[in-house]
This record gives sequence, structure tokens and C-alpha cells, in this order.
Amino acid sequence: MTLEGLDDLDRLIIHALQRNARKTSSKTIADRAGVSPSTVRNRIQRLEDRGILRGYHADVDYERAGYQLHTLIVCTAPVPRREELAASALEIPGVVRVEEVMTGAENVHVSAVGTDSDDLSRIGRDLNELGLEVVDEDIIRNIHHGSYTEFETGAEDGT
Amino acid sequence: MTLEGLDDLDRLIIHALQRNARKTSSKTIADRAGVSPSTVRNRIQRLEDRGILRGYHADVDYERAGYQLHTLIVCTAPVPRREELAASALEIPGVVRVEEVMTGAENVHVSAVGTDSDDLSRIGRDLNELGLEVVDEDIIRNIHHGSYTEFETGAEDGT
DNA sequence: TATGAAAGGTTGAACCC
DNA sequence: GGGTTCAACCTTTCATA
Repeated sequence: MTLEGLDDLDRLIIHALQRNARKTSSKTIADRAGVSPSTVRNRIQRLEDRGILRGYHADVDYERAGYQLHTLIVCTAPVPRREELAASALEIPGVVRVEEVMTGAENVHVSAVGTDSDDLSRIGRDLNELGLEVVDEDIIRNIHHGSYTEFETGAEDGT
Repeated sequence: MTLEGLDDLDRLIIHALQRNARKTSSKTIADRAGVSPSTVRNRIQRLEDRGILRGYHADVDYERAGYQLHTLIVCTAPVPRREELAASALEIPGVVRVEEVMTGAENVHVSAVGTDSDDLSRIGRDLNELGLEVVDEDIIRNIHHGSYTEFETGAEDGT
């Protein structure tokens, strides 16, 4: 349900909020789109209700924040418990993102941050205790965030 | 430079903005922390200047938005060109995130979305043309976003 | 989807510790 | 240098059409 049905205005809104969710006001988007600010607000509300816009998160550079160890921990979960275990993994202190992938093995990718190797040992232990088998662990050097470019319409590129 | 030096207020701010970057006003945070809204604003500005807060992005459920194919494309880049190639990969339409990891091989992880398999074939081709060797490709089932829990201080848990 | 008035948030400058 | 206060301005909210 709720698939498709995105028009140009929806896409423009999503794109704008991907670029800067905090400083982009409804009015800014409205001016770009040629509609009124309340229309934009209504659309945003609808996109949130439909679960298309799930939230707005600050993008934190953990390395600069003093958490030098940012790692990707590749795990294997029994397929029937994958979703449940992925959700539980998020509760472990230091875990900042969990991705479920559809491979047989290596089907849960956990991103975690810490200040020293003790943190990461602990996180590895916690994951194992949950029932997630840690199969690989790599330092993440850098993350580049994009927005889905095809959402771009008419005007854009504020900055 | 600019490492450490985060105090409780900084951590409270970061945590609040990780939870909801769009609807959390300086005043809300200020009330929680017992300081004035402008103090919070000043701190946010400083965190942005230091590169600790890099931006605020909408969290889009691409599947519900009609882009059913969300995939993780694991690539290998020659180490000296890894950073450059990772940045270029972001420019490919459909690519939404690129992670550089420190392994020898499989050192660039690309997340991409598309509506059909043609999109993904094209993206794979584009990555190869850039100089990124595609070594694996998996459907992403779900992404869970967390905030770094140790940023929590004193009060929290609004919702 | 648009309009308009009231409530509340943000901004920047001047001021204090 | 960092925190506060205050007034002008902008944004959101909600009722209304």
C-alpha cells in the first residue's frame, strides 16, 4: 500500500529535506514550488503519515566528536530472527545504525562508534550475546551522504 | 584538531538533534538543559563550524516512496583512489550513500535505490566505468537508525 | 489547496560575568 | 570568551472557506 503517488511537489519536498532538514522552512520550499506554505506543510504531514518521511537526523562526524573508532561490524543472523535481532542491536550503546540485507549469511550490518578498542570489544560481545554472529569488522573511514538526485525538480541548489 | 572538548550541553544538543533535527527547537533543548535558547544556538553554531554537526537529513523510506529496490553494492577501489572514487560515486543518480572502509578489498560500500532492475544495472555499469569494481550486490531489507546513546544526559526521552 | 490572525521560535545586537 | 536579554522578524498552527 501507499506506493507511488508521489508528484513533483512531493519529490521537491523530499529532496529539500534530504539536503537540509533543519533550516529548510515550508516557506522556502513553497516559494520554489509556487504554492503556499500550508500546502507544503500538509504534504509533509502526509508524507510522514505514509511513513515515507521517517524522521530527521543530525549527521554527526563521530571522529571529530572524539569517537575515533567508527566501525562496520558484519554479522550473521538466523533468517527468521534477523529483523528482531537487528532491532535489538540498535539498543546496544555505541551502535548507531543497523542494516538488514537479504543475503543468506552476513545479513546484518552494524555501524558502531567508540573511543577505544575496549568499546568495540564490548559491542562485539554484546552482539554475540544477542545471537548475532560477528563475522567481520572494519574501520569506517568516511561516509558520504547524498540525496536521491532524481527527486530534484525545477529549481534547486540553494547554497 | 577540534577533538574532545564536548561537554554535557554539547552532548545533549547532539543527542536531541539526532532524534529529531527538524522539530527540536533551541528553546526545547534550552529548557531541558536549564540554559537560554541563544546559548543553545551558539553551541549548535560552534558544533557546525567544527564539523561535528555536518548536516540534517530527512530519513526517507525509499521502498514506501516507490523505489522498491534498495541495494548495497560492495565495491573494490584501488586504495590511493578510494576517497576520490567514493566522492564521485555519490554523483551517480540513484546512489544515496557511500561508505569508505579500511579493508584492502571491498573497501567502498555504495547504497543505491531504483525502481527496477534496469536502474541497478545502470548504476553498476556507472560504478565500473568510474573505476570501482563491483564485487557484490545485495538487497537492503531495512535500515534502523539510532543515536549515540551515550550522548544522553540528565533528561531526555521526549516522546 | 489557500488565506489570515494568533502563538511561538529565531536572529542579531548590546550587555554582563 | 561565553552566556544572557530584548525587540524585530519569520514560521508554524489552526480555523475557515
